[in-house]
Amino acid sequence: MNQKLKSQETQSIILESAFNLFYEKGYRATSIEAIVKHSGLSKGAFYHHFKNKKDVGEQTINFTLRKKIYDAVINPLKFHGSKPIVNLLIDLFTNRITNFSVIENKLGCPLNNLINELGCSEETFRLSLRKIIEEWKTTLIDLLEYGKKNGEIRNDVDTQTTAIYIISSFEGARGIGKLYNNNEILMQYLSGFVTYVEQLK
Amino acid sequence: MNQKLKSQETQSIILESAFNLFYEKGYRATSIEAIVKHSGLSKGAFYHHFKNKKDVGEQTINFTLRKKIYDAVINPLKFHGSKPIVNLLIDLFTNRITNFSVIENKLGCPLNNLINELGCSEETFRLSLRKIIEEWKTTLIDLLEYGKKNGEIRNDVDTQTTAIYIISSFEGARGIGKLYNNNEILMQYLSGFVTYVEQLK
DNA sequence: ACAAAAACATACTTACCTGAATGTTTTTAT
DNA sequence: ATAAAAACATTCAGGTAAGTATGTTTTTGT
Repeated sequence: MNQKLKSQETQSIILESAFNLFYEKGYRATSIEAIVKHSGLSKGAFYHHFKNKKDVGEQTINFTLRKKIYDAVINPLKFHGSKPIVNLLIDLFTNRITNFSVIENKLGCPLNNLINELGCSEETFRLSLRKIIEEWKTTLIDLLEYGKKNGEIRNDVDTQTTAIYIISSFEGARGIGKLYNNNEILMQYLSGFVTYVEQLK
Repeated sequence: MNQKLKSQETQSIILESAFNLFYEKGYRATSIEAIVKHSGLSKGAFYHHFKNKKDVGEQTINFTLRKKIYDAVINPLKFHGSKPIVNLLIDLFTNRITNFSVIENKLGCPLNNLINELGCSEETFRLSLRKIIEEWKTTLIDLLEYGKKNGEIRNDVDTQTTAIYIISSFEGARGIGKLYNNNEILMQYLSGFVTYVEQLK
């Protein structure tokens, strides 16, 4: 097998393992030992491809996590068709909230988890995570501005504060939702969200 | 000095130290060693008053944290005077958001932090934290119901989903706010919050 | 075919943390 | 005053985790 390809493949395996373990247990509670075991590799392999734990943490955020957030809540808002944007928002959020597995309910949002665990300690983590939030925020603002020009959104709506309010409530709900064994909180959040965006029209 | 009083005093010192360290570093990243050093006590003293780390964690949540949340956002909504309740909410949240210190901005909300760190792992922590959220939620619902009866709140407002949406967005914002060195995000959140509760009227 | 380099594996060092064991001081009850 | 109990202190064992050292296997270029 091509060496470069194999190297990239191994790195991907490690990053995916690391992401899953960080998601399940948190960054600090995950040991390198656990990552290499989960990857089916050895410590030597790990330290060949990554400098240290912080390195794998950064790359997990900048690649694995970032891609997942893009796929889930950024790209669907970027390349939107002719659907009215309020409906687009409601459909996207409804789909996400109602399709979370029991485990995803319990574990919350990987982005929010890392923000809360690492947002106030490691500077590099903070900046990487902030970048993802900024990209999400910008996408939402663009969408809302588009809606205003299109006449779908009231003209007095402040797109910046609305974007932040949408993101905050979503991430907050996924945090609170962890405390429950069922999705009742997330459904209540969703209901509140729908009411909120409906009145942007 | 009275023995019982001294015992209680020592426990309070340990709980306060533990709370501050859990708030600054998180539960797992805080060692017993750090707690006893911060308290100016010894390990023996610690293990005389507490069974283990989990024990001090539970008591920190059930007493120290719970009291702080009550003082900050529950009691002010429980014993309200004649002030219109929408104004009461706006004033309370404005006061909290604008009065956070730089450190509080950076560290986020202690309740939200613990929820995100421990909400999906330890069962007893989960239930203790959930209880606080439930108490906050119930207080908000009572207030909103009172407002509906009083004619201050629209009759078609669902108080349950509104309460969850208020709590979620607040906690979410305090999480996202950690990523920034200033309070710009929190101010944007506040602006969004004011718009949101204004339209409950 | 073979030397060099990349990929991977194993064993070890160092550091830290929990919790227990054991010892000392202070308070209380009689 | 004194014995018992509570409060507090010190030390250590057992365990875990990060990162390193050193070795082996696989791939690549010539």
